[in-house]
Amino acid sequence: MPDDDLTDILASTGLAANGITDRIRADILSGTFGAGHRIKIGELAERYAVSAMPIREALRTLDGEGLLTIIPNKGARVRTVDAKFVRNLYDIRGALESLLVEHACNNMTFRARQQIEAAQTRLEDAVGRDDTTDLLAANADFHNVLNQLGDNPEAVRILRMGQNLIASFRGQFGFQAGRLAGIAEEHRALMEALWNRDVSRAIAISRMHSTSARDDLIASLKD
Amino acid sequence: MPDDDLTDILASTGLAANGITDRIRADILSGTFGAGHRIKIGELAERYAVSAMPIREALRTLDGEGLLTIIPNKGARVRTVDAKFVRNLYDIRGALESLLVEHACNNMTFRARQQIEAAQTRLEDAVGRDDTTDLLAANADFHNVLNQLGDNPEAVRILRMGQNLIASFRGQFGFQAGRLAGIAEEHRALMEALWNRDVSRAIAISRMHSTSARDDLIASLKD
DNA sequence: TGTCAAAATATATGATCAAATAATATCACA
DNA sequence: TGTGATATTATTTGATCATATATTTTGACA
Repeated sequence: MPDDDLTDILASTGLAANGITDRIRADILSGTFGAGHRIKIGELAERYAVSAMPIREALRTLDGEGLLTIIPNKGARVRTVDAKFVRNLYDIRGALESLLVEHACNNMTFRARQQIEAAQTRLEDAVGRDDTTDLLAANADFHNVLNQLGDNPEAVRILRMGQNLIASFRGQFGFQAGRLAGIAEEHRALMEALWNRDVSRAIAISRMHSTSARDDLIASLKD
Repeated sequence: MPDDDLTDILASTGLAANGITDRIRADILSGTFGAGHRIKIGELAERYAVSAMPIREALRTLDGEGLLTIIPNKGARVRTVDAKFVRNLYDIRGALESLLVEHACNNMTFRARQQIEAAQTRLEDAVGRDDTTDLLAANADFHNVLNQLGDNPEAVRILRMGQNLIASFRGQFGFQAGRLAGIAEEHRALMEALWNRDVSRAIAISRMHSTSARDDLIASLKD
């Protein structure tokens, strides 16, 4: 059953999620452990009422995501999570997504077009109802189709790592007023470029889309 | 002592190396464990004569590098390592490096320029002597200066992960005839664009540089 | 003989303990 | 009182065992 495979893969990247990893990530992002804070396995084990082993694994995952730095024989320290950090993540995301969009534009299929249009319909519906949850789901679908079409699973994997962080941020800070409609609009423009196979325009819009998202989150961050 | 910090950080990213991680990576890349091969912790523990614990950690690191996929409660499988995989890695690298070059071009300093020129001198000297080892070192210095100037440590971290793999490949396959001189030439062109603060040209050359490296390695791979 | 269920086996994951390493405190000596 | 060496403590890392989960095998029944 392909759905199970997908679930497995998501789990392995930490997207579907190991409970402990998510809780530590949330605690870091909420500021419970401030910047540079020394993380002790023992402490966390007690805090979350599990043994040291799952904590170790979780720390390694978060090290992979860049949220903390593990120094051998010394332990882990929380990385500074600020506007600069968010900006960096989004710049990476923009670079990789535009790479994928380039390939997607050249390899567009009828089926993919249908899926993208369906996702966009649901997205615009969610905008109308101001339903953030549905919007995020539809938005994820929209981009997932493009990412798959980008034909670079390694890039998708990296994107997903960053997505964990960004999603966590969004959960805390939400969107600026009017941003939801902006997302829908930018998607429309991107779709038009894709259907016309206008690669350079698609890339440009993709970058712009990413930049807008970045600036919106940074603005929310500062409130 | 800042040097120690650097060593620590490299170690944490797996660059300086946990011995076991490197050995498993090398064994995967050399084809000892073929594509899709099911990796069993017990087997590896016996093979490398260590307990299961270091193996677990190593597998998680390699999962982060994308060399294998850990599926919860099921184990790890080796990812298919072929020309397509290499191409994907280089495309990611190209996208991220051009991002960094863009910032580097705008934030170029006198000191950085000196360092880049020094690295290039050593690189060209190595080309003259056909000394691959020295060339790789000088090349690393050249790009490291640019990457640092790119002002996006998260992107640099991702680049380094991919670099582990690519370096391992290079160790096995080396370069095509004439490639060394090509590297020097491309660096020269990139430097010129940087000194002129010609951002779009610097980006274009950076991409081209990455593409050349990619095609060279893929060509070597097929021999 | 084929298919399903259940037992047996293999494997990964979690818990606990031991060893190695780093951080800290204590004490001797100038 | 300050400084350096030594001892003590804290913490990570590695090893071993227990448990949970997945895979395979076996056997019963159609």
